[in-house]
Amino acid sequence: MERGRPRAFQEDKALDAALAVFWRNGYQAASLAELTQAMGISKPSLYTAFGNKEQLYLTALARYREQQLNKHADALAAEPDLKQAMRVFLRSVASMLTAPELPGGCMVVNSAVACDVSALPRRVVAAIGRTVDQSSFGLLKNRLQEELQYRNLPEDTSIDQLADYFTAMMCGMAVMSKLGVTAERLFDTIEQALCVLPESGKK
Amino acid sequence: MERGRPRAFQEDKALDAALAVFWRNGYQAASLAELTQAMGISKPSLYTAFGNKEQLYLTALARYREQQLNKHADALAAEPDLKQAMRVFLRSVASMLTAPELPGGCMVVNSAVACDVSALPRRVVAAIGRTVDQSSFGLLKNRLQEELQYRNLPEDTSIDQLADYFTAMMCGMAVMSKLGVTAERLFDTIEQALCVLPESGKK
DNA sequence: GACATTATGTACCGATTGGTAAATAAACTA
DNA sequence: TAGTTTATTTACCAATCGGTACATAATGTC
Repeated sequence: MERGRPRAFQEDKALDAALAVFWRNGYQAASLAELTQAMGISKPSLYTAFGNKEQLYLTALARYREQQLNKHADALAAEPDLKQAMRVFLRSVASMLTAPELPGGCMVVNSAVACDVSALPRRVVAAIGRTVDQSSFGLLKNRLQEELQYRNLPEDTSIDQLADYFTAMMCGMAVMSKLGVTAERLFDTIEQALCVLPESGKK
Repeated sequence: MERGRPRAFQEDKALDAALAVFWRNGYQAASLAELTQAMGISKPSLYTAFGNKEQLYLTALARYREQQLNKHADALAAEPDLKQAMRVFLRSVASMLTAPELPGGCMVVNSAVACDVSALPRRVVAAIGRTVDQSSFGLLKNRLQEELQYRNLPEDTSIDQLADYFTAMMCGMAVMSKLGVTAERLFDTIEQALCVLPESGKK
């Protein structure tokens, strides 16, 4: 089947290592030296297997979405009650942000804020925007829209406004976690944030 | 008075230019080449006048605090009603974050999230932490404490929790502004955030 | 065995990083 | 005028940046 000399490393293991570096440092500050060292491969191996730094980042971001962000989306979808769903969702995020075995904060936020957007490759900027919309703003908007239709939210509720609010909350927690705030404090912050939602007992 | 050859540039003008570069790019991504070009001076001039990159950053951060963050603090202090005070404070911040003539976002957030904290000079990390505490968390905590003493907040209100909540809100807006969210949307987000506070009519 | 194909290690590329040595220029004081 | 002090210009430093040329090694096919 496979022609030529086989890979001496496992691609997904190496990708996980690259993901950790990008997650911790963002796009720019992640150097090829740090990447290759973490991945345990040489630069030529990296380029034959993953293209270049930009493509490696995009691949790592996709993996981040699959194995991290989707987890939170699943938690949201699994809970029928809106307020409780938002609670599990935000707690899932907060736990990731502060998990000691993870690089810290949110990979998307870390990358987006790191530097002038004009200093990042166009595709990287586009992928970051798409991820925010897909895994936070758009995701919440869909759920809130459903709840509105089922009359679980006041009629005059602005869905966009509420989705913006919770997206901002998540971004804020991502920054706070980078500043050393603990999971417990983030959990308290979440309870405060949930005050804007009506109580579970309908309407 | 002044001994030796006089400066051929205005220090505060150059510092403002440096501030803009650090504000837009954070600490690491701001290169000496971009800094010197924006400041209109040569590298040796920069070093004789400001020390090195680290000291220049610390000086620029102090200026950022003086001419930007203190403005918001003044707006907060000038308003007697808590909810209205928080409103003008957050709006003042949101306006800065999205002002087209400014570099975009918050200098502190941009720097803090940019990369692994261990990649930044110790003093830079310390100064960032101090600024957050002084211009957001600590500032809000003091005001909220006062309001609690004057019985303008429920007795069982957790001041720390509320200060964390609004600090997270601000950090979140800083990220959102970097993602291209407009001032109007941030203003709507602020109104949502203010829901956690009791109405002006006492207690 | 020879050949085509793919991966790896070594060694390198030009460009950029933060920072500086040395010479010169402009002000003051003596 | 001479000497001191500080600023500027030019040129440079070692280290690192992202990326690659080239030779070699390991596989499958013929």
